[in-house]
Amino acid sequence: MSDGKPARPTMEDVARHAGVSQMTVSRVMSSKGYISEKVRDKVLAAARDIGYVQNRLARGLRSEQTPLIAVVLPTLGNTVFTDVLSGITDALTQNGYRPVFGLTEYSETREETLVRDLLSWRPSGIVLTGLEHSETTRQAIRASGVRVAEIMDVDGPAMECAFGLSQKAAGQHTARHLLGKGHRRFAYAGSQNGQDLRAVKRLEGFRQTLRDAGAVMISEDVSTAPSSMVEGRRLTADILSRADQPDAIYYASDDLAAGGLMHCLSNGIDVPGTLALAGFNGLPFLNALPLQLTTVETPRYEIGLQAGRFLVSDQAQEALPDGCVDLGFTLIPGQTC
Amino acid sequence: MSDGKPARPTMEDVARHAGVSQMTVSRVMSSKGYISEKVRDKVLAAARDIGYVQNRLARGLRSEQTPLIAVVLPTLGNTVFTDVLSGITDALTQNGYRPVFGLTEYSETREETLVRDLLSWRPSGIVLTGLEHSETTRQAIRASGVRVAEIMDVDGPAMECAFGLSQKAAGQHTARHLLGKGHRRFAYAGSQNGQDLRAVKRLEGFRQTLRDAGAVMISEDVSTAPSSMVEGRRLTADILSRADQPDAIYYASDDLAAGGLMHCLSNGIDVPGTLALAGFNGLPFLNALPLQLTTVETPRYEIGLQAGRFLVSDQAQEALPDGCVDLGFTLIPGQTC
DNA sequence: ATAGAATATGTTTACGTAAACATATCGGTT
DNA sequence: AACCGATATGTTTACGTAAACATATTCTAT
Repeated sequence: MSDGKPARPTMEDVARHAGVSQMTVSRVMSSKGYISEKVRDKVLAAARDIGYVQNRLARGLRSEQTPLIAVVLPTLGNTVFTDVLSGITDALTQNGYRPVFGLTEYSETREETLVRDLLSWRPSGIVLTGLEHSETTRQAIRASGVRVAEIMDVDGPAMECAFGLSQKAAGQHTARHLLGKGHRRFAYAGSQNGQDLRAVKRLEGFRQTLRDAGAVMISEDVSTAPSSMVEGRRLTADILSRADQPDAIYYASDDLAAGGLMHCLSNGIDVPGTLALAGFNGLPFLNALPLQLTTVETPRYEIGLQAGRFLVSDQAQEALPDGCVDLGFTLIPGQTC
Repeated sequence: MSDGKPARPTMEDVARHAGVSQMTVSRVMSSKGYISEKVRDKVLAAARDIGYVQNRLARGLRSEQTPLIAVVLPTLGNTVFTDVLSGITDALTQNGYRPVFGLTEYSETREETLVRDLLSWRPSGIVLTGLEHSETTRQAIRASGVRVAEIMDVDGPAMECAFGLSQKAAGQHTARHLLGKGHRRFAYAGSQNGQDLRAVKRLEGFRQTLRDAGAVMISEDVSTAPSSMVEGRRLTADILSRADQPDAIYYASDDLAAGGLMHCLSNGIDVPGTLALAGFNGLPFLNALPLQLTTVETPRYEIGLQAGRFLVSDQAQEALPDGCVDLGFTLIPGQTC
């Protein structure tokens, strides 16, 4: 009665119990090929009896494919990405796939390592954030033959298919809105030390529209810390402490903008009279603020959902010429500009 | 020059290139056994040259272990769980492990299916949310021999080791605080139709303390919708529309509480004069509210981190007698009670 | 009745790796 | 000089599954 190892039952064990061959068990388990009702029931009963759990490693090894999708995100510390991950997960789960993921913390080197590592699981697809990737990363993915979905950004060529929104257009749109409200002297506040390339693209769009309209960007402050309200508050205080005062601040994210708004409320600064504020993302917590913040709402969950569906479907998505699916954005006017 | 399939290179290919045996390549790749500098370099160079990527499926199948940890969470729609997941991911990544996860949406049946499915990947550990699991789930896990970490709750016996906080104590603590402020007529507002068992335990602790103090719980409203500010606002309006008015509302979560606060502010209800409010979790967005909400802060990231570390370490955690590691909570007094 | 498909099962083999078990070479001790 | 352990590599085999290739056994149409 020694055991040491419980020795998990295999198809062979199930087969013996059910009085059939291992291959028949395999057919029942994967619902492939012809199986009679009687045998199917017998096999399933036997499997249940002895507590059989299939071995995906063996299955994947032999069949050369896995119901696994690799997901590469910068961080989970930002609602944006957990929303996207939520969408991806839902899409995958509905199709019997599972996400395996890793975080880059906005580092290209880590992305390389991570992609390589994730590919060792022989996933059938991979989700990457953004359109910018090192040649090493691209090569590894190309060589592996997995399907790729890039998310969040559609301003550029996709490896295969991208799902997101035009970050540049979002920046332009916000700028036009602020200009339309009569603002002329702008400041920008960002975080993450400019490693968030989507934020950089929004800023570029914003700048361009200002330039075209002859308005000025007084200052651009980018902290090294991750995006947070506290950071937004600090940045705002900083910006307003200088001689040259803006009449509007464009923030890289809603967190920062909300922090800015807090600073203004605490210091009796009239918003939007003296200072206008605009954020980005349309996070739900904005509804908890005393003033509705002007922001751009992004279809985060939808982006994840569609990217996930794309990877698990067999037919290619109908996309824009450059392989991008633009899911758009919505400017929420708000009361802060 | 036909290809069809790129045929990913194997250790055999690397071996041929480097002029060694496949086993030597295996030793280099897994850093096991003796390998001379010279051969190691040669093998690594060959691997790089031909773009070798190890096959984790084969490796896992043969070695009967994988650097995979299954993670079962109710949802990603709640910051609580994304924070925990963040901690888990960090702990795993630092040790060369990867999370594979699935969501239960608070359904016990889905948990069963999910656990079964995740175990088919032969992970070396699994993270479960809460201490309540069906016998089927327990049995499947026991039979698989994987290590288990249960998170969020320590009010009960753990399968192996639990990391979290006493939800009951948190409820009691909040009740005592409210009672201490002179409140006597309470209402409770929850969501998720009571499927969040941690919230139920908090409520039980809360009720018990009220009972002991001779205070009354006027009403308990639990909506079926997931927790959100909008829902909290609706629930609050509902509660206050009745004849019997409470002087304090205990919410199952900060989202709900924040919604309640919004309702009060919009309707000129004096907080905490007329009505006191208390939430749970200590979410960062509370700092964006005009009034600091009274809440209980939970060490979510830390819980994930420790649970993850526990699963990837080889020695057992030193824990409380019942296998629980209580990471505590902090009551944030705030201005709403 | 009988060919020919559709249905239902079995046998053999390979997926890529590492464990188990050799074997060979070296440096140091006696 | 003979021996031993540490170092370094090779050979064989098995992990659990499904693809490829049989082989029965039914149906169905003529």
